[in-house]
Amino acid sequence: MRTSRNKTRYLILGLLNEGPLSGYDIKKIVDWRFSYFWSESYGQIYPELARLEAEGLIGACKADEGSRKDKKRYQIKSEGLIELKKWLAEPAEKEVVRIELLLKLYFSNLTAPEVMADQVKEFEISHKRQLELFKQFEQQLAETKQLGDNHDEILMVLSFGQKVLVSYVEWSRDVIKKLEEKR
Amino acid sequence: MRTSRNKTRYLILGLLNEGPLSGYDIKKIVDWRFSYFWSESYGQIYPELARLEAEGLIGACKADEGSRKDKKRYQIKSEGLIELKKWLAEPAEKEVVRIELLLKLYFSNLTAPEVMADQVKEFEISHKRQLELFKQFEQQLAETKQLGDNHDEILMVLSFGQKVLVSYVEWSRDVIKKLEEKR
DNA sequence: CGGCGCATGTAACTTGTTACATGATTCC
DNA sequence: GGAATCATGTAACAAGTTACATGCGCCG
Repeated sequence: MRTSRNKTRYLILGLLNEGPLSGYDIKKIVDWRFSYFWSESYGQIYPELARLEAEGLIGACKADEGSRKDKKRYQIKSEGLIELKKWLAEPAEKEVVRIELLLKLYFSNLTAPEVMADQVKEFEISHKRQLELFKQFEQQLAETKQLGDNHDEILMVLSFGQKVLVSYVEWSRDVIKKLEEKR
Repeated sequence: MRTSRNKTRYLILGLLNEGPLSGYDIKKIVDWRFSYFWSESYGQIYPELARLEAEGLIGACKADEGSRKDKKRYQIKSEGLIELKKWLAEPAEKEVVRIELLLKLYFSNLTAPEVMADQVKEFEISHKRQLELFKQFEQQLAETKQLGDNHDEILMVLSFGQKVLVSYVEWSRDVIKKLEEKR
């Protein structure tokens, strides 16, 4: 019991607390700015938006002028804010990590080292790409630093991404080298 | 299409390739030695063992002498080894990360800094604990280094855990300090 | 007017967790 | 004999992905 789960709710509430957004917008934000620590699919976002609206935690609001009329934007209601704050006070659940690459590497004495090296290279590239995205966001943030509201908190989250992503890339390089020496 | 998934299969095959094991044994190994990059529940392991046996990729074998008679151990068959090797050659899927703590931290301007600091402390403790487990395994490995078969590969996986876990703990300390300064 | 990106949504499915039931064995 | 741990299993549920359907609006 007492398993909170359904974090999509809180992601939505958290983002909506900074301003009105559509489901599409939310997906984009997660993919761009949160990609190194979070992910969502439309199949989660749209139904959750509907549920939150039905529960009265968020409400539909007018589409932006200058944007298409079929775009549905939502804004947070006071009930939603209460729910969000409640979640913030609860302890975070232990995250589940599953890194397939490491599982493969663990058993990879059954394959040629170059096969594994290719996979680690792919891993490196993918995380370098994330690091790029990440730096773009960092820069974007530096340019628009007026929104000091949760500026400090965002910087802490960014420092996590920075540190971990760099670790991933460094580790990849080491391992690729070792695997290539094995050939 | 062509989404491989169902990694539990390969975890089981990989472990069984090093020797016969029961479902219970597998769970233990994952919790102890793989905990920083993998997890499984009994609800995944037992049905998958049954499926693998039905498909003829693994076979039941006699319980260890000196152990309880109701313990079911399995061993890998040549068909299973082929399947395992096939998976190793396929590119690894991009891992999905979801760190609830970071999501909270991102939105935590809505809470008192000490509430958040407590959560980060919990995060730190939990990863320190993992680091401990990890070091135990490392030592255990050093003692029994005769099984040189996939020794190099294991060391690479360990170096990942070492690096990332230390990053997590360092980051936690930084953030806790910053949050405490905010009070 | 065709294609692309924007935008919303859902149904079918897979994956994974939890809670529970059951019973053996060991150790005090 | 009671508690802890070993051990296997499953049913109900929750979570998450994928593939698809649909249509708007802009640009060339």
